[in-house]
Amino acid sequence: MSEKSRRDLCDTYCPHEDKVARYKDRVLEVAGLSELFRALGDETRTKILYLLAEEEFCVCDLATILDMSLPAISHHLRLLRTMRLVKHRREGRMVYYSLADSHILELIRQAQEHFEEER
Amino acid sequence: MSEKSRRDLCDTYCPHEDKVARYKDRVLEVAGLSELFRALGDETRTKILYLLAEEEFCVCDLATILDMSLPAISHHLRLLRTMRLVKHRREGRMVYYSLADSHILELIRQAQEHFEEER
DNA sequence: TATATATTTAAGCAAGTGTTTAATTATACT
DNA sequence: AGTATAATTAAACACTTGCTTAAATATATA
Repeated sequence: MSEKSRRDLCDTYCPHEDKVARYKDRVLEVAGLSELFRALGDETRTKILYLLAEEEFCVCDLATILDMSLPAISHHLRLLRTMRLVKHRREGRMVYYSLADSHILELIRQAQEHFEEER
Repeated sequence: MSEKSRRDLCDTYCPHEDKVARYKDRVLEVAGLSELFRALGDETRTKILYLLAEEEFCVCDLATILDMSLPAISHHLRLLRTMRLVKHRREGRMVYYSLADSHILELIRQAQEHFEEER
């Protein structure tokens, strides 16, 4: 957006120029965080991570538990792998996945807390 | 997916039937959580929540800080409102938004921690 | 080496998401 | 009342996402 049109948004009182200037840089701190949340923003992936927090599973187990096709699960696992949220080890024909670290489980727990207070 | 095709996924070793049966119900616990994460899974919304965690802002302030149009911001605020993540109060022509509760800020903090350890 | 199986990859498609522009609503001021 | 302004809503569009089917890899076994 241009400087011009931005100023046009609110002519009189708003924007509270001091505030605005102060915070323009601050927001950069959270840039990129949403990528992590987006990974969790799919029910299948949340479930996968939740499961992997308990123990390791092969792709086929996950597909069966979540009632989805192998390619679909594999697709999600690839995304989670790219984001380094899960790790995998091969054992013969099968590939076992597990959580890369426990931060994610903490995120899920936190979200659950929020949810429980909603009611 | 049908029972048939599901069984076809892995014929021999997999699925580990006991595991699978045990976890099929467990995953229901996180159903719905992804909705919350999806709300955070957009950079604009994460930024909005991050800002509102500091102090209240009118729609126009947010639009200016985030360099976006009013309708775009309003659109995101509506979603956050529907999810009860933010609350608002009217003061004259302006509407001021603030965080509905602090759980969300905790989520953001947690995510930031995860991010910092990545490097 | 040939066949079977667990997983991954690729291509195509339907559905969802975020933005824009234009029109509408709500409040304030003259 | 009439005009101006902050915010919301609606419609349209481009873009992304997640699934499906089909083909390709990788490992194990006969």
